Amino acid sequence: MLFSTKAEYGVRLMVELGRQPGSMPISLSAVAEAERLPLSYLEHLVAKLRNAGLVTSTRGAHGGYRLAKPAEEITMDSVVEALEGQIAPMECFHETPEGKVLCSHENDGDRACATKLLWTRVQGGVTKALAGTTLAELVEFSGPDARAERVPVGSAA
Amino acid sequence: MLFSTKAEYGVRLMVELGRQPGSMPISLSAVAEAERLPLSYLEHLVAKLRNAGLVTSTRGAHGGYRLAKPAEEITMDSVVEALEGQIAPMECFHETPEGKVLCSHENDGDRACATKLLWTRVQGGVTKALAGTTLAELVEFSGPDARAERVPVGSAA
DNA sequence: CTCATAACCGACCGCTTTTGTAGGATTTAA
DNA sequence: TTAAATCCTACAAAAGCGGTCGGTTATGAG
Repeated sequence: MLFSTKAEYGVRLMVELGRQPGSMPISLSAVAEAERLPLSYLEHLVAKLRNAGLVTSTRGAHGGYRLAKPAEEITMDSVVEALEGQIAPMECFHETPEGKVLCSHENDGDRACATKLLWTRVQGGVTKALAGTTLAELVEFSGPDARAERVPVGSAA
Repeated sequence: MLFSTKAEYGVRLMVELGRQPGSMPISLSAVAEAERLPLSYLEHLVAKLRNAGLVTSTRGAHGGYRLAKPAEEITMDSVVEALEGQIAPMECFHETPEGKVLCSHENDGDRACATKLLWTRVQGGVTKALAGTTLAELVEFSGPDARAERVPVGSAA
């Protein structure tokens, strides 16, 4: 398996936040119930998303979480990376801040690193797929019917 | 990390076999020494490759392993799949024999599966990268110099 | 003020996978 | 007969995964 349920649950969480039309936060327990996921586990995941600056939280009663940016501006590579750690096909791969891919045993023997060509291509394929998908797309895909542009009940706006 | 060292070691093993110009088998210990990998672990990996029909073995003294097909006809998706198991981005994904992608909790709630769009794209990216790379490419990439088209020493052919 | 709600935090825990090691059995060329 | 190999199974340390639990802090409502 390429990814664990951390990515699965976390993306679902993000989609659930993206489905919310208003600007009021939703509690984790609401998300947990809607997606039938364990609340305590979601707490760990949402912490990663918050540290990555993808969601904001408000504490106390009627608190909860909101997207930190509009869903159109959130690409899934940042979401998955926040949840799973750096996306690399292999342990020896690390991406520099400038986006260059390095292999730790590059040329450590007498020959070129035999596998670098392959992993570079895989890396490119995954990155392209993730970075080319926005949260807004997933929100739209998840349920184009249930969310007309209506304001939440009792909204003063 | 997308893949474990099983894929890394196994691919290196395949490349090493592909580098061999003649048709005589090479022993695992030779591969282990050349790539500085633990022999006993390679035994497990090569067994998977053999079961998948990617390499053939000859037992006894002067035995060893050979590619079952020419390197040009071996695509890396079959190699990686033999080593790591089915390539799917998520636990809930399984590919049918006809190549169709299924998600096990497709529509189990009232809405469409929110993440299927994303994982399908990732799956496509990885598969394309792996299936679009042949072992021959990696062999060429690994050392275009050290293997001119010369027959092995003492070859009767 | 107090109480319920909800974010926040860290420790723990059983399970599976990973990354090997070890020991032996079998086959085969010399 | 012996040495070189594949082959096979069992074992084991370590890490990651999926999840639980208990407690602390912040905050709006009554």
